[in-house]
Amino acid sequence: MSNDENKGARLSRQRETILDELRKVKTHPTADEVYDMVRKILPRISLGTVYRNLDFLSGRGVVLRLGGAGTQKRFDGNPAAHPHLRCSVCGRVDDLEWPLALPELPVEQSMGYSRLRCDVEFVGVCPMCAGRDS
Amino acid sequence: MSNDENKGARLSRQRETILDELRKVKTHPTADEVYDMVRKILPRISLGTVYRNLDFLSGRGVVLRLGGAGTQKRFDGNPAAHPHLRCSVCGRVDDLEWPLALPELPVEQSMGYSRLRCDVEFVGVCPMCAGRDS
DNA sequence: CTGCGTGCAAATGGTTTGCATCCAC
DNA sequence: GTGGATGCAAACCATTTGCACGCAG
Repeated sequence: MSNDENKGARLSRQRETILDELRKVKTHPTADEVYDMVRKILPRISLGTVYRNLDFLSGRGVVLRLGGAGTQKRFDGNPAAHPHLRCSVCGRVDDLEWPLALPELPVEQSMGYSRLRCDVEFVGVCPMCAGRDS
Repeated sequence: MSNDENKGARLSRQRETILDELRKVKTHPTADEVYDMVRKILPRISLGTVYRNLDFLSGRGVVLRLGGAGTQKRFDGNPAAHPHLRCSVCGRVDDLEWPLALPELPVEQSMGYSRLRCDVEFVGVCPMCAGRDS
């Protein structure tokens, strides 16, 4: 949070709190879940600010923005690429607690794409949701 | 398109055309791109119908709905799980033309999740976009 | 005939943005 | 003091949905 890339960037209380709270949890909250978490500390923060900061932070690689199958994006305080487990019923996302090596792509097979990173997501039904039906 | 799961499902001209067109292209169009493609054949089709049918088809596993990093979902006429390449600049999605084996997850490591499938997406900058800047 | 599918348009829901004010530096 | 950051609310855009009619089986 304090290298060359950050010229002109200020550390507001909002930005700091958002990052703190995001790093504190092991879940992968959506923007409005982050909003709820942070609002307990800064009640006057706005949802727009949360979005702006999550955008700022993920843009700098400080946090991870998870695309994936769901409708809302989710955020991860751990910026290192790692595989996730997503529940297709309730939408929750867990970290995979198993050191699965991310697939490596030889340059010759990258079809001209550059600066590649790899997203791996396992989609299924979480234990809680499996208990309720099927 | 004609097994037990399809009880009560009708094959309207719209549904048939959407599936045909989607299978015809190697791109991975968004819903409104599909709409444009199909509209050339059925000018009176509505965007809502396109969404409803893409939903129907992906729900039955006939086509693939790609979540991933972008804001819009994309659709793939090939329903088999396979890795994709996504351009983070223009959003296009290509098939990886290289037989990369999808990561296998031992049941003991699935953290209680069931019916798992694996999505792999490489995100980077496509040749066209790389030519324009950076 | 029956009821699934469609066209149309309005509604929804997540995310972004314009603007005046605020505050970190 | 100055420009980046915020709060608020309106705007945006992808997607979904209610309803009356149409057509596949």
